[in-house]
Order: sequence, then C-alpha cells, then structure tokens
Amino acid sequence: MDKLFKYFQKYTTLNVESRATLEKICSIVNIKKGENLQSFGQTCKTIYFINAGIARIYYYKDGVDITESFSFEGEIIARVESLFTGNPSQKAIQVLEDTEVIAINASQLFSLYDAHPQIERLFMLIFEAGYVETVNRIESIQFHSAEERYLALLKKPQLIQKIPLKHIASYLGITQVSLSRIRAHIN
Amino acid sequence: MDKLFKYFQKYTTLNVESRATLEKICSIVNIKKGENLQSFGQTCKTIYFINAGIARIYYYKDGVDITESFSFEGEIIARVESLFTGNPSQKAIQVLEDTEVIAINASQLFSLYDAHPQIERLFMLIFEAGYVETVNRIESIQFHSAEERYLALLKKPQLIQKIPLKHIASYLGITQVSLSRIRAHIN
DNA sequence: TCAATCCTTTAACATTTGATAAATAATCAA
DNA sequence: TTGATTATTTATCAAATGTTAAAGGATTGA
Repeated sequence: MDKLFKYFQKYTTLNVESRATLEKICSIVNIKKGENLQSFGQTCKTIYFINAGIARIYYYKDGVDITESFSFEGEIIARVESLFTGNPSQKAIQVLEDTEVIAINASQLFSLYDAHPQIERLFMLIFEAGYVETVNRIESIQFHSAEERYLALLKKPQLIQKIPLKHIASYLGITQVSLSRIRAHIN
Repeated sequence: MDKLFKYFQKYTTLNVESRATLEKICSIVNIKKGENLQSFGQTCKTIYFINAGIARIYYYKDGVDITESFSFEGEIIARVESLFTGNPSQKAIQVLEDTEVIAINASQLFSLYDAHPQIERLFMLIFEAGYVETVNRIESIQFHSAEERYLALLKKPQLIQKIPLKHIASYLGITQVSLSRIRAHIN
C-alpha cells in the first residue's frame, strides 16, 4: 500500500490513525490483461489506484467501443458520473496489461468522512484535481484539431507505446482510419 | 441570500451557525450586461451564485472569443482550473444580461473548512456535482456531432433564446457560419 | 508452428466543417 | 430616429474527417 500513501502524501499528510483507518477499506486486486475490473450497468462503488499496469474507462456508443480515459501506474481511476450520483454506470473499466490495483471501497470511504476530517479533506483535494483535469480536457477536445491532440499525446510515450491505436483514436474522438491518416501525414 | 441557501439545501442541511458563518463571506454584486465579473490573468478567488441573469466563462484562442460554459439563475459559476490550483486564470467571466450575483470569497471559504465540517461537506457535494457535469460534457462534445449537440441545446430555451448565436457556436466548438448552416438545415 | 483473429494501413468517395467574403438583419448609442 | 456597429445568413471553395472495403502485419492460442 506504500505507493498509495505516497500518492496521498502529495495532497495532505495523514496521521497514523487516519492511515490505519483507510488501509482497512483498501484491498489489492490483480487482474489479467483484457479483463474488466468493473462492468457495465453496476453502480460504481470503488475507487481504484493503479499499483502497476494500465486501465481505461470505456463504453459502447451505437455498438462502437469508445475510450473515455486512460490511467497509468500511480494514478486514480473511477467512474465519477456513477460514483457521485449513485446511478448505474454505462461504462466499464478494463485493464490493458496485467494490472495490480488497490481497490478503495467508496461507500465505506464516504462514511468515514464524518469521523475523519483528514480523510474527507484528502479526497476533496483528489477530486478537485480530477475536476480540473476534466475541465482542461474539455478545452483540449473542443478547440484543438485531432492532429494537434495526437501530437500532444506523443509527449506521453507510456500512452503511445503501450496502447492499441484503436483505443487512442476513440479517445481522440476520431475513427481509427482517420488516426492512421494523421500518423501517415505527420511523417 | 435566500435563493443561495435554498440552493445549498439541495445538497445538505446547514445549522444556524454554519449559515451565519457562510453569510459573512458572501456579498451581493450587481453588474451591467456585457461587463466582466472577473477578468483575465487573475487567480480565481471567488465563487459566484447567480441570483438573476446569465453569465459565461470565456477566453481567447488565437484571437477568437471562445465560450467555455454558460450559467443561469440559480446556478454556480467559477473558474475551477484556477480556483483549485491557484494558477492565474486565462479565462474571464462575463454577464450576458444585467445580472445579480452572490460572490462567495473562496479563500475565506476554504479556511472555514477546518472549523465547519458542514460547510466543507456542502462544497464537497457541490464540486462533485460540477465534476460530474464536466465528465458528461466531455462525452457530449467528443461523441456527438455539432448538429446533435445543437439539437440538445434546443431543449434549453433559456439558452437558445437569450444568448447570441456566436457564443453558442463557440460553446459547441464550431464556427458561427457552421452553426448558421446547421440551423438552416434542420428547418 | 500455424491458423485464426485482431490490429493497422491504404484507397475511394461522401459528408461535415472551416475560411473568406459579401449581403442582410438586428441592435445600440448619440 | 438615424447612422454605426454588431449579429446572422448565404455562397463558394478548401480541408478534415467519416464510411466502407480490402489488404497486409502482428499477435495469440491450440
């Protein structure tokens, strides 16, 4: 769990008691490449921290597999629109390599807030950071061309090297064919 | 301030003391159509609640005015990417009608959290709801055509009737000319 | 190793959106 | 009210992306 608490340390310092309390609602999960960590239709009640590997949130639109986001080692992943509303999620979480995650039980987490202000504050800060990321992503999607967005992704080698282009294409909001064209064009 | 506390009531019930504390960091601001409530380059230190009127967050990209979001009576507006990072915002908030807002001093608000768990919880829930909205907006921008998104906006008459089409066009991520074409096409 | 499957590229044509310019309509301030 | 400014539409051509189909590469499991 050390990697997780090192991650938490970026946001706030937890006392021994808060840490022990948090550890109790965390568990390590290992999962094989290609499998779903969470499936369609369930209400999201888990927040994941990636110890090693890669995961993506995806869904089907008109039968087409669309990637909403990728997460890498040392990052958090959760289906926010379900976690915070209690509605069943139409999205799933799949791992793109053999992956180890720490699963944080969100129902239990939320119920800790009253008695553990440090924990509430920690997740307030984590969610704020996620919120900022999505706001910045809207700007990127809406006002940069697919080519510009692809060029930006090239600066994240972990993403480009390890993820199938079809997922990158849908993440960029374009077809795989269009991404191939862009790749041919920029060489 | 009643409208604001009725809004808060949707998220959580505040005790008398929390309400009184919150009221102290709120102030009413009136501003004329077309003016900026907050300008470019400042760090965002205010969260606004709209008592009456319409506001938008916008910025310039390559000299072109881009609308990031609209907010209406009874809604919250803030430049999240600055508020939560402390970085200066490249965005401004402008009102599109004569508008009355309640300005909530964010620096003071954040410093209330430790002593007032109810207030912290309230804003945790408000920010969570905003986070969910932006996640849903990403889905809408990325995977629906401009025409589909415009048709969806038609269901919000307050937006369509009161906001210049040029702002709606940039909000949709297309040019004004393209929006005109879409409007002509669907009739 | 080999066959089957999945991934990626290429090509041809269709559709959408952008850029620019010009015309018309609406709004605003003196 | 009127002239100036701003907003919206229309037209034309260019560029970007979508759709479909086909071919070649890479990967994987038996």
